[in-house]
Amino acid sequence: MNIVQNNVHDYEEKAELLKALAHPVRLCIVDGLLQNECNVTKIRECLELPQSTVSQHLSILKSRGIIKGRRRGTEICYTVSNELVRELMKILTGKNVHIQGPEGKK
Amino acid sequence: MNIVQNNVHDYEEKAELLKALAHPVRLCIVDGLLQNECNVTKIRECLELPQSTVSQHLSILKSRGIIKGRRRGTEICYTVSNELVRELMKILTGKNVHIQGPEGKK
DNA sequence: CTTTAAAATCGTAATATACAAATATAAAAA
DNA sequence: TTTTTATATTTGTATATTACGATTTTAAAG
Repeated sequence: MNIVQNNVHDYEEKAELLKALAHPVRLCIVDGLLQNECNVTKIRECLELPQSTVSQHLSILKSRGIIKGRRRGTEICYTVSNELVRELMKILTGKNVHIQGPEGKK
Repeated sequence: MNIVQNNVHDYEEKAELLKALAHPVRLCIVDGLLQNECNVTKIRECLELPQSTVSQHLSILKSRGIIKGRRRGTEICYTVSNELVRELMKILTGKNVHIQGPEGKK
């Protein structure tokens, strides 16, 4: 009876969130921002990518509500603003985790 | 303090995993399979998509090690085979993972 | 006002992805 | 064997994503 009866439509929003995270540069940025908020120039220097490329990745993350930036003079300082993403990253990167259900599968 | 000093390369594998999940149909399939293993025909009927389309999505999930199928006669029965993905889905869907859950969520 | 620094946006070529029809394969049934 | 059922793979094509230089915007400083 209850198979994959879920409505595909219900997953569109979540798929959008994952899609925004599903790029090595963006994952790296998010993981970095989880440890320290940071402006674009620093990110650019660390990743050794053109400014416009970094800015576009930030724009994608921002448009999905994953990060937000606040202006500080001429810089813009980014931080992770999404609690769900924080949790996902914890699981994904294995940092700070407590996984492993009661019945170990090993 | 330390910035985004992480190596982008380290995130490629994880990005691949997320990319495989980052599609509404595939999310729906994975979430469905977390509750019940299922063959392709059932999935196809539930999603009302052409067989080839479903098969291609399954193929992507399989190639990333997210699901695995075992043959049962002429059918192939799929299940979620990746513990990390189970954890991610728990966070993402807000469900506390339970086998069963009778037609509750209408 | 003009200049400078930081960041965003635009234009576009290269690449990747999604989809469905057609075709292929594998196992069971006849 | 031949046929049938279930699933996989191939193929063509439309659409989306990505990367990056060039340009533009924004805000502070002179």
